[in-house]
Amino acid sequence: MKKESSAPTMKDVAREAGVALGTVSKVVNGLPVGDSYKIRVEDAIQKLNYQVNSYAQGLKANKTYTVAVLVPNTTEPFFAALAYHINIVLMRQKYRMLLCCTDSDSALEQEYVTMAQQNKVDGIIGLTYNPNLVIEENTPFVAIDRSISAGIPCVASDNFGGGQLAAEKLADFGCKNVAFLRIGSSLSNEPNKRKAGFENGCLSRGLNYEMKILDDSEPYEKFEAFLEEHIQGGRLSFDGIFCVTDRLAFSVIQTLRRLNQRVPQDVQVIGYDGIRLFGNMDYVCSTIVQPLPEMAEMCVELLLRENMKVKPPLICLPVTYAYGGTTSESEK
Amino acid sequence: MKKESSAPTMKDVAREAGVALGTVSKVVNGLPVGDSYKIRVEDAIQKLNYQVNSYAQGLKANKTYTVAVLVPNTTEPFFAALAYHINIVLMRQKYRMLLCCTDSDSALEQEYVTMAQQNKVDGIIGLTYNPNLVIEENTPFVAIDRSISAGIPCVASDNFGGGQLAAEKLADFGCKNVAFLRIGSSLSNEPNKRKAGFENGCLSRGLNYEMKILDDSEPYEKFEAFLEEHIQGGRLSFDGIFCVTDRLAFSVIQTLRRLNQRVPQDVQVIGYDGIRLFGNMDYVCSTIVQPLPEMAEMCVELLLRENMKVKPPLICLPVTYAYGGTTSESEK
DNA sequence: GTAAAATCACGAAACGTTTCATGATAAAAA
DNA sequence: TTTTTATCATGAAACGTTTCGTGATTTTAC
Repeated sequence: MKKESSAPTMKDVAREAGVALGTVSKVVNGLPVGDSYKIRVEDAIQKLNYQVNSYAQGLKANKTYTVAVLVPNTTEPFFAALAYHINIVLMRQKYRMLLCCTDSDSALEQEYVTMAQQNKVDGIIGLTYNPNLVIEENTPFVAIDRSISAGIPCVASDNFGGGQLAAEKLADFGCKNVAFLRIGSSLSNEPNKRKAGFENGCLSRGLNYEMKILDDSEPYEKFEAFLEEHIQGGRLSFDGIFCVTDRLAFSVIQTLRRLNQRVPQDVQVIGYDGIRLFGNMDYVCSTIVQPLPEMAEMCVELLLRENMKVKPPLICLPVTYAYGGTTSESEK
Repeated sequence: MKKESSAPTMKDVAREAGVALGTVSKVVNGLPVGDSYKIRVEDAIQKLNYQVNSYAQGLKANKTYTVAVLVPNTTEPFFAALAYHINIVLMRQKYRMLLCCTDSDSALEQEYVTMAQQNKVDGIIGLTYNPNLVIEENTPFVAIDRSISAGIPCVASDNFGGGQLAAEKLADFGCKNVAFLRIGSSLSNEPNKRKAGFENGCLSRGLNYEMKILDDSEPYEKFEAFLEEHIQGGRLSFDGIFCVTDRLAFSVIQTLRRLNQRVPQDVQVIGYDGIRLFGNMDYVCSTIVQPLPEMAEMCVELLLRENMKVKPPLICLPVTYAYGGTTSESEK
């Protein structure tokens, strides 16, 4: 009895073409094979509509053709967009993405890393929060926005340059007194450099600036108080604010409007990330745009190219500024 | 020489425990095994930190433990949220999600379906647009929001009920003259029922209503003209608008404000989907919320439970109304 | 025309599981 | 105690690939 409805295998192709199993394998993998054989095999593949079983391949090669992507969640647009672009790059290379939403849970993050060490995935691309994540020497891991440890390459946008660019843009648009706003724990994350870059930009452009960094144990209330403190006679003492993310910028803009400050007439706001409404409409706010497609490409490249002699510890990719309605574009 | 750094296999466990291969397999799969054996095997598994290789399992069982999820993209928040919830349910059941972004491309959609038939995945959950998608009889497929063909179950929110609820809410909030707005091709999609439900609700509540359905060949411009046409002496002739999606509602609200109509004072707007800003902040607009966690659960259940005697052709899950700032909540 | 060298298809073995026929051991029956 | 039956661990075979030693065939050299 012939096989029922299950997919054709190499053996079926070999029988159909009248060649040996190994010959089919070579044709499938593009290894040199005599022309007459090659044609017969290709015809048989066409006829049977054969596709290789990558799980069997993986079993043999001790590979899974799967890469785990660790993000806190995929409901926040930035993480969703990141995962989206990584998925595209991986699929183009015949890899699968195992999407792991860690909910910023340190234990879960470690669990997924352990899983990778069990060879259930070929590598990990991770945007993680666990400060003591243990990653064994031989585990292929590429970090996003985090310097985890020596030997683990990190891909990030040019956070310092982005901060600087924000300051320059605010200066270009006529601001004199600006503020930097951030909420979040003070890990040694790459995005922290946005602050240093902004500071640098302010100094070189002669802007008065103030830095406000709030602990994330008491989020999204304190910054309102901070803004209120700086209102004298109905006027905010800042005419420009740089927020560490678009998400924060969005909240800040809402708060400013509640405090009767007009954006961008009274105060201009720049965020960071490049989030668009509904994924493809306008930018949520004027923003420093992260080059997500390029970052995704770079992560996968670093992870899968083993012939890379030495993995650079940090790769910064260039950012751009985009108008999103919360700045006055009259460059002087 | 012992094996180097590769993961321990069942054979290693068997050797460590001093039992046969098949015994380990039984323990791993929870089949009956003598107590003394069971303990020894479990200890060995602990000691070696063994995890089964599901790719080898899959090869043997001709299963992949992978489900393909077909969505147009994951940058739009609704699709992102859908994929997020499906991923969670699948991972809980030890399945992997293969995320396929079809870009609404009919050919790509068909390609992924073919792939599933090649046994590269165990089933498909698809939100597809190809009207003549060919799905073979024995391919496990669950559609979302689309009735594809007999034998293919469809999971959807209660679109009719949701439309009705929108009309009732607008009536509750004091509207008299309302409109339904939709842009999109007129496939026999489930979401089309939102219109019928809305109409039904309007009739039962005695609302004057108008339906406007625009072709998506000329999107997002015509509806502006439609709104302008209905402004006489600076006042819009509608005091309530139901939009088929939050995305459209958002555009409509922007346009209304541009036309100097105050939302919700002059005109109230209700959308559909339940999109939140940045995934977890406020709702984008007052909206009919789709029960995504329940829908995801139901999709996976329908797809993977083979002992289900007869698959229901359509499963509607209940929706709820949520306030999002674009309605006047003064229920009379 | 013969011998040596080069070419390349062949097919068995192995990857880590599951399954099942086999046979050893223990329990029940006589 | 001996025979029959029931129990259950054992380990070989198979899943669909890749790899590599073998040997048949062709090419080159003499």
